[in-house]
Amino acid sequence: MNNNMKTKVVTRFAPSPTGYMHIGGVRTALYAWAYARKHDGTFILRIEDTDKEREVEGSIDHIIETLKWLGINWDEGPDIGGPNAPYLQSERLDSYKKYAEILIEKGLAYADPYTKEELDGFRAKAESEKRPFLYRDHRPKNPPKWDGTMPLRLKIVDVKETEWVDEVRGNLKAGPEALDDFILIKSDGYPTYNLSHIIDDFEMGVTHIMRSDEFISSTPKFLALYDALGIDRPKFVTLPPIMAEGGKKKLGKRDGAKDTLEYRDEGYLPESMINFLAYIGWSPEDNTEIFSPEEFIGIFDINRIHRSGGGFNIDKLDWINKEHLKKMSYEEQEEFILKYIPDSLKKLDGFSNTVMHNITPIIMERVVKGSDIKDMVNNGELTYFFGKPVYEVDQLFFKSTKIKLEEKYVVLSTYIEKIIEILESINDGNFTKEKIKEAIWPYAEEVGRGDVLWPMRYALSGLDKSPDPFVLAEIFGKGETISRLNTALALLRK
RNA sequence: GGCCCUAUCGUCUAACGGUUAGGACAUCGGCUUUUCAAGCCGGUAAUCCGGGUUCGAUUCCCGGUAGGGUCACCA
Repeated sequence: MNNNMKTKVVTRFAPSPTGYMHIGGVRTALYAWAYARKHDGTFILRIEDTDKEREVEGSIDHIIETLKWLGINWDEGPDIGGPNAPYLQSERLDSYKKYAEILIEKGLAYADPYTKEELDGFRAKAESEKRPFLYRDHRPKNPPKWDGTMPLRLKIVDVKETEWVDEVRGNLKAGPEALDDFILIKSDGYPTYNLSHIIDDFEMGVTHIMRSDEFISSTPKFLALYDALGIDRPKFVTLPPIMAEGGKKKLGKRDGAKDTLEYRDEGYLPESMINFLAYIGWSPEDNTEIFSPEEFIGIFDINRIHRSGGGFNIDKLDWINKEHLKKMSYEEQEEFILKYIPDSLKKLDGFSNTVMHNITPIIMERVVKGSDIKDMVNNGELTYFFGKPVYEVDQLFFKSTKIKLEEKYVVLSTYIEKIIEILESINDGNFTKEKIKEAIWPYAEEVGRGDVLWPMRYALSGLDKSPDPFVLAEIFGKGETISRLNTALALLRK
């Protein structure tokens, strides 16, 4: 059954296919994955599809896509199989039934004869009396033989306070109210989570269960089932909750938690997401802020998982993403940018790999995520690199203070003529931003920096904000730079 | 309401009884400066409250308060 060596770590991520994955689920998967990887263990992806009502078509693929994007890989799972297949709970019903029969034989499980209405009545009564609802208060004296059409419940024989050890929270306890005759198998024949996850974890040899803290309350029930089945319990690793941004509520789909893939679509890097999520609920010993997934595996430690919850903060994610973008190689950065440049831009005559190469640093210093590049494209902040800018003549005077209105065209023409003259005097081989600045600067100082640099900026970019005009001039080269200045000049003379 | 968990700057966090309570993000100010960014330097800012234990509590204990979770034929 389970021949794993005791020292071999086995963890799992076991989502239910009820839609997309929000970052809370990702964080759980991340810790389980990192722990297995760190200890050369096994990481299993298991799908808990025992609620056919809530199941959402396509969820499994979506979950797999999300994990793959993040680089969280598994050793056993529904798509790749493995020694403990199948990995869909809906295909493991025989297994659950087998253990259910054992419990019935032991006298530890019985059929629940009540209708839903009767149960609701009990529940409403308990609530109105401000007591917790406990099924065992209504335990039938002579339950019918279980025929599979009624729910099967575990019989709690020893109602007592429960104590256990959690790898993160330490010693935990719960009062007897936490123990109740919960449902093992539903009337539709599918097991509840309570039964199925315990059987699966046992059969798959799972050594550490990572899950968030909403399960603390039901742990006494799980423990009662482990005992009833006579199987060893794994280690429990309770993760702190992730709170929704700005609020104090636990992050959840109901409150609009985003699909993790939306972050991909907005242009965040998977390693940024991992870095960011790792830091909500855990921190490294030396307070390193930026780390790669591989580095995370190296420094991850269950002992440093927090007890208290943390909130989602988009500013921090932006910063982390920026840091990861900076760490990429030049080639990777170009590739990253190219993904967000639309075809319409790539078709322009001036588009070339050389230009892309040259403007990469300009783009990268202005961007924290991929969608910022899209915004730059939409704002026209990149178009002029690949095609001629479109001018509005009055824009050339932007922020020009010294020139008198009635003579502005004449004066500006003089400035631009002079700029062209200076640029002409620079050798082709020396047409660098440093040399250009060196050549133009004295003149700019003489007549006023703004009055020289603004028209130059505008002539080159067609925009009132752009990178340094000297940088632009170098990128365009001497010929194109002078050509653009001449175009602006012709406009002024009209 | 019962039971359970949690509690350090606005946010993410560090400090395994002794620190001027540290870092990061955000924010504010300055530098740079030809715009937008980027960059650099600096500032503001926290131990929830009350008891106890101790020579000494952010740290340990108790109580309160606040927040979270749970009390499903959901996981």
